[in-house]
This record gives sequence, structure tokens and C-alpha cells, in this order.
Amino acid sequence: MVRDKEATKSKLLDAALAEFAAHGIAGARVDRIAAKAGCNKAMIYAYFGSKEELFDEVLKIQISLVHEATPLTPDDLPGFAGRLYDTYARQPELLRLAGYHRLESGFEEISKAEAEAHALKVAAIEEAQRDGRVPADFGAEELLNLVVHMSILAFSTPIASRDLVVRSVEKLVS
Amino acid sequence: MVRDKEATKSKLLDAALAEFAAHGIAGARVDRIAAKAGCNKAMIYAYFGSKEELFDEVLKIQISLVHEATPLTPDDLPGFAGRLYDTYARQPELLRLAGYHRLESGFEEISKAEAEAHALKVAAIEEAQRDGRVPADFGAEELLNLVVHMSILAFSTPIASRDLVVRSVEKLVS
DNA sequence: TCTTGTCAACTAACCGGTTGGTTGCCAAGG
DNA sequence: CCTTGGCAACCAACCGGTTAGTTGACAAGA
Repeated sequence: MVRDKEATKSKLLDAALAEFAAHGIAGARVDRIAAKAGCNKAMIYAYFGSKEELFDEVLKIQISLVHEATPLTPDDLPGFAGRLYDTYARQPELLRLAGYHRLESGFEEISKAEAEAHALKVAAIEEAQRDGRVPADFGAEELLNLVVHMSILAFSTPIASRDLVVRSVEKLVS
Repeated sequence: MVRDKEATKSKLLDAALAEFAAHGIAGARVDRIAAKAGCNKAMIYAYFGSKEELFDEVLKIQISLVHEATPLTPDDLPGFAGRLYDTYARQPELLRLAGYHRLESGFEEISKAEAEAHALKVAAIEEAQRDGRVPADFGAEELLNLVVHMSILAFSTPIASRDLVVRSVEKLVS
């Protein structure tokens, strides 16, 4: 047997991602996560403290992955929406995780890091609006939320497509 | 004690609405529903069959309430979006219920009645597009989904407002 | 030997669902 | 009008199985 703390944590996080995405927080089973990771349930409590803390860790990782994979391009918001769509399509667990988080935990309990990243993006859009590169008939924060939620829309209804997302944002910033 | 089947079912449905909206399907507790309704747990199984069937019944009722309260006005989609927003604001449990349903049950398990109502609305928008009363740069079904999800957006982020919903739809159909 | 990652076994609480029996309602018979 | 018997509505207690979380012993590496 190999004893590798980091490898065990990583396998636990992978298994937890699948379990939480499939069943949510209340529906997830700690035993299933341990079994899927090929290790014992006690490791979860040793490394992460509790089921909820494990969930938070998993969600945090997924969110930072999305942020890394999809930098904001204020001058090309339709393209940004399209790339966000691609990221979500490649990483389908995140939207389920985030959905469960929003429903099961309080509406807004965003981490400091996320609030900061959000503020940075709003500032970038504001600047683009000042320079006239982006129309100013929506506020910068409004616009960011609009674009983000537009790209999510495609995963909330069966008929929506990447093309629809891009075209909608094009119209919104026209 | 009053013995009234319909009254008991109604109290059970009310209690279940609150419980499911608060905790989802997996997180809801049958005992809590019975306690809140002031009757015995066995009644749930006598009248509704199971926890899941009770959830389905509650969701069905809420959806039909929304449909009744908010008829589609194809010639005034921004107004429709605003009125949909108002309905959701007045009936905050539905969006939580629908969210849990989408996550916990399969993506696709819409009822026949709902699919029918959807098709009717799509047809109404198509007609308005043929008459030139609504721009045709989006398909009718795309447009309906866009408008519906726009009105939901306002409840997914803290900063969105009714005004933003209406303005966004205005821009989309301009 | 001593530290530390690992796990089987355990527990106490909980959960969805069932059951056997009780109670209020109402209508038919007297 | 008053019994009374049948039945629908109701409930306390229970059941088998499951759950998150704990712990004491062991084994691997230093």
C-alpha cells in the first residue's frame, strides 16, 4: 500500500465532485464518496472535517478552475459568453454544484476571493464603457451578470445552444 | 377533531410546499411535513403514495398557479417578463421547487400539460412574428425561453431588479 | 522506537414507510 | 327520534435499514 496524503485527498476530492454533482449536499452519501475514492470514510473527517466542508472545498476548486479557464474580454462580451459556455460544457459538474449550493446554503455566501474577482471584472467593463468600446445602456455589473447568466441559460433548457447564447449577448450589447 | 379528507390533503400540501422549498427532495423530512400539517405521517402515504409523489403534486400545483397568474402577451414581451417577475416575487417557493426538481430529478421529465402550454405559447409568438409585431431574429421558442429565463435571472443574483429584467427583454426584442 | 496515515468496527441518531388498532361520521333499521 | 353498525379518516408505535461521525488498533516509514 502506498501512503500518500496528497494523493488520497485528491482522490477524495474527485469522488466528492462526482457524488455532490449527482446528488447535492443532502443527497450525497459519505460512504459512497469514500468507496469511490478507494479509501476509508474516516479520511474525509481527518482531511476535511465534515461533509459540508468537503463540499465547500470541492466547489471552491471548481469555481477557480472556471475563472482560470475563462478570462473576461470586455471588448468582446459575446465571445466571452461563448467561451464561458464552452467551459461549462467541458465541466458540467460546476453548474450542478453551484445550483445546489445556491439552493441548500444561503443565497449569497460568496467567498472573499470570488467577490474580489467579480469586482475586478466589473471594473474592467466600466473602463471599456468609459472608452466607448461597450455601450453604456446597462450598468457594468448588470452587464456582467447578464452575460454570465446568458451562458448558463443554455444548460437550463434543452433547446438552447451555444449560438443562441452568443447571438443574445450580441443583441444586448448592440 | 374534524375528519375532512380534502382539508387534510390541503394542509399536507401546504406543509410540504414549505418543507420542499426549504430543503429540497432529499433534504425534506416526512415527519416534519406531517408535524407542520398537524396530522400523522401515515396520511401522506395514504393520500400521496410517497415522498416523491407528494413533491410532484406540490410542484404541479405551483406551476399551474404561475401559468394562471401570468398569461402570455406576445405583443408585449417586456411587460410579460415584468409580470412573470412579479409572480415569482409573490410566490418565491416555486423557483426553489423548480430548481430542486431540475437538479434532483432528471433534466427532462416535464408533464404533458406543461409541454402543451409551452407549445401554445410558442405558437402565439410565431403568429405575432408572422404579423411583424415581434422581430424574427430569434426563433419563437428561443424567444420564449429567453424571456422566461430573463425573468428568473433576477432571483439568481442579488443585484438584479425588475427594471433590469424589463429593459433586457426590451433590448432583445428591439 | 516513535510518529503518522489507514481502516474495520462501532454507535447513536435518524429516516421512509408500514401496521394494527382507534375514532368520529352518517345512514339505515327500529 | 334514537340506536347501531359499517366505514373512511386517523394515529401511536414500530421496523428494517441507513446515516454522519468516532475510535482504537495496526502497520508503514523515519
